[in-house]
Amino acid sequence: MPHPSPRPLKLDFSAPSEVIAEALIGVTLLIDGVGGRIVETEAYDRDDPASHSFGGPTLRNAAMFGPPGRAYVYRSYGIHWCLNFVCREEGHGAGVLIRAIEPTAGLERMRRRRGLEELRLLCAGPGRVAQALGVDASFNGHALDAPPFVLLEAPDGHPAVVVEAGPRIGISKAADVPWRFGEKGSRFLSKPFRTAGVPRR
DNA sequence: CTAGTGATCCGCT
DNA sequence: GCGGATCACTAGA
Repeated sequence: MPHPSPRPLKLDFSAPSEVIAEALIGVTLLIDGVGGRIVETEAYDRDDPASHSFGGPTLRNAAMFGPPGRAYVYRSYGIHWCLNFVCREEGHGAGVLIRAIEPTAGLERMRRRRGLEELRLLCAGPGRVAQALGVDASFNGHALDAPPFVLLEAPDGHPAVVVEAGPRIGISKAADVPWRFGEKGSRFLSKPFRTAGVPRR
């Protein structure tokens, strides 16, 4: 076998969002064949003042309270789309924000969508990820184990991913909770982990 | 590299 | 009205 075949991701999305957020680092996310390795995530939970689900279900956050393993897509600052994976059991209101991806597949489509050549900045930030992968409101509530979504484990023999954790970015409440996770040393992060991040694996 | 700022829309006070 | 789970751009260290 000249080529290791892709391994579908086995991940129980009913786990706590901070567990899922950490486990997703190194996982490949493709939408219609476009995407790459997830290198940065953030966890949000129901009893978390920084979470959209904090105040209970509304029209906007309804997908967060839906079944786990689906997408929650929201509009940020009136301009960008952001992609989350819903966690915990239905009705709980937890999710993981996909903050950055190392581009590996469909580079030209991503460059066209972003109007940008530079690889490092194609998917370095939640708004950039959504734009590069073509995510918009029509993906809200979509199952992650069905087309056009594909989630893949790191291939066999791939070097173990070293994950670090730190405070989440761009929030004012619960800013000290270290629920931002990233691949140590990746140049595709939205921001470096400055306060010596805690090594995870 | 960091810090500051405008853009632009929707949900909530 | 106000303020965001942001980004692109500018200026300065």
